[in-house]
Amino acid sequence: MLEERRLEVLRAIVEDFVLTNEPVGSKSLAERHSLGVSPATVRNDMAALEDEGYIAQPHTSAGRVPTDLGYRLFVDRLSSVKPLSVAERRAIESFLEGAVDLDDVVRRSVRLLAQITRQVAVVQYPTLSRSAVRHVEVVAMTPSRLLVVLITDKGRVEQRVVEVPTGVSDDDVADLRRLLGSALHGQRLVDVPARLAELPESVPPALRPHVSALLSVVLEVLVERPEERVALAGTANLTRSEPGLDFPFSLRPVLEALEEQVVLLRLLGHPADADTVTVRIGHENDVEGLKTTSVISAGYGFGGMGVLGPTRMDYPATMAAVRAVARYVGDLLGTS
Amino acid sequence: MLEERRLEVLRAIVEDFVLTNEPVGSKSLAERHSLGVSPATVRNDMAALEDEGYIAQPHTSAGRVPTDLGYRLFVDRLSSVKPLSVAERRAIESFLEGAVDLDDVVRRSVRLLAQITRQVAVVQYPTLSRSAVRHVEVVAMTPSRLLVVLITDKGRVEQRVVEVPTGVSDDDVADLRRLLGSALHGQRLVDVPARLAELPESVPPALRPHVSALLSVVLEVLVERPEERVALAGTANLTRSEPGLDFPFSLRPVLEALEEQVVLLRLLGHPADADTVTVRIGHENDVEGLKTTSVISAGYGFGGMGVLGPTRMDYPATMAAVRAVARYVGDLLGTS
DNA sequence: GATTGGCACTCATCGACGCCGAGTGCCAAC
DNA sequence: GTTGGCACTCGGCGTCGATGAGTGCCAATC
Repeated sequence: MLEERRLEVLRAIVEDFVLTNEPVGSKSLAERHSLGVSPATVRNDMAALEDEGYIAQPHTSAGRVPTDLGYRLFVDRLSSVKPLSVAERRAIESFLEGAVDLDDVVRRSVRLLAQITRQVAVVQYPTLSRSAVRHVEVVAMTPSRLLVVLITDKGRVEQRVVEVPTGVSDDDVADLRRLLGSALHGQRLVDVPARLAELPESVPPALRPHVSALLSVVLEVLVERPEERVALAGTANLTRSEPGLDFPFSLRPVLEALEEQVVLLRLLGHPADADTVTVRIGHENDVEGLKTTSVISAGYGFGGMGVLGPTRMDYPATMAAVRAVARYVGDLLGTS
Repeated sequence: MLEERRLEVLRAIVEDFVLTNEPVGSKSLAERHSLGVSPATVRNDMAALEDEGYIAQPHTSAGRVPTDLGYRLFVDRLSSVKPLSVAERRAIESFLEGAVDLDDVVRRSVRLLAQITRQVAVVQYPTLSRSAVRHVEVVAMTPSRLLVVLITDKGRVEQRVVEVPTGVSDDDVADLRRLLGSALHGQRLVDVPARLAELPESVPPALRPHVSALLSVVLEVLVERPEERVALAGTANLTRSEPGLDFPFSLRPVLEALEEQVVLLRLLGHPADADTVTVRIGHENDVEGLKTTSVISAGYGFGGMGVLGPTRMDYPATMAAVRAVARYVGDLLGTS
């Protein structure tokens, strides 16, 4: 009885605070939510919750505010992911179905996510590792510079210029193309390094130096430095001023963090599958400068996506949105 | 004598205001700059300058602040572009020379520009129109979906998926590839539409539908919707707090404007050559939401780049930086 | 033991008031 | 055309007190 109502009080505090952005007091709380007890009782519960670290007061004689720990408990035990409204679902579909392109899907997704959550959205471009090689192209830019282009079955294109030690003729290029093509075509990218390792032996000696130069680049592009990219949208939402301004206190570090691709990738983590929505709240975030923000992310099968906002956010709704978009994009790319 | 000193006063006002971010008064002005006249005289000049619209006072009994018009006069007649220091010049070189990639050059340029100007930087990815086709690739993803890849001599790669009405065999694909390749190879992109127009007639009837589908896509990609992209960096600089905070007044609209690729492209205009540095001050900017910002831009031969900041910025230094980076990047890409 | 009403206390917010000083405009004198 | 003098304006800042939401504690009640 006691334990149960305390949690109920916590939930009420979180909900009210998210709604109003003002410290919530015992009296208004007892009124707005039908807890069936008096403000005094609520005060006792609040004192206990504060002792346990779930809530805090900005200063004496102010209402309570959830701590990171409080939000954590809230998302873990007190909330369920809200299903999206039909309208929202339809919006997602219509927004994404016009995409012409892999990049376009990503760009539309970020914007969509930023728009429906009204937060900053981050979407990772599909990683290569799960796709298969559809085609390899080698083009001579100059006699000593070759452009290697890899096309994957998802339609992603990766390119890189390679300097080769000595000049190559057009025939050499054709040979190289055929060689790489037959070795790699249809291979899943994770398997590519193995295939490449056994390649040089079967190569005419004249081409060996070129092949090994190309190989090292291909390996670098695909494996060692899989230049992951992310798309970002909705930074203007950081300034959303609402009832009380959100976090004008320290926009600076947040913007700075968002400029770093590496940081963004770290934010998304390496999310396994879709359907697993990860929530990282405030200090749980190990990125300096984002200690006052929460990140909600999910995988879509070929990468991650998520949103970032103040710790004070509508977790159930945001989680629902992220999950829905991730699923939808995952399906879109999975069946293409 | 009269006219001349008035301009000198304006220059002093602009310089002081940019430095301190505080309205500048007659007394401190007469002290800090050796104008050789008394504060009272300066006041007379200021009254005249105010009548002419070059300066304004935020409220009675405050110092004067340059208006957009004042800055305009300053840039046009009162300032000369500061040469960069050797250290800065070296920084530019060392920062850019490690670039491995066309995209990498662009990404490094934006960051560099944002860093040395301490403003928001925008760099347009090189446009296609001046480059020539190095290679055309057609790959069948499924029997009814073809991926068209265009590689330009600058190493830029553009791709697009095309739905074709009926299935195509591998042989068809090879034919298409050869056909497009021979028609387009070496052509400058501006000339491509003309070449494509005369293509269908020389094509075996069986392939006609496919060819025309491909053509419409190629045209779209290259000409009608030359999907221009831009890179952005330094948004955190908008929050630079300095002596007095810069423009916390309305970060919102600025961030919103920066989210729109289209707006960014419009900002850069279609700058002719490098060396022409364009300055657009405050209301001269026709983008709503950026009426309180200035944009300094220059072309680098394959697109534009520039920085955006509060109207109160160090114009000579910023112009120098933009010009220097634009030149350097232009050279880099021009000779590659 | 949990709940409740009562009560004294704290403290941030807000408006009023007044002082200070930077800056101005004007004018008469040089 | 320039200068010094002078009265005036007005934003910024600190003080003060009233207000009120919210708290913690305690004794009474269920």
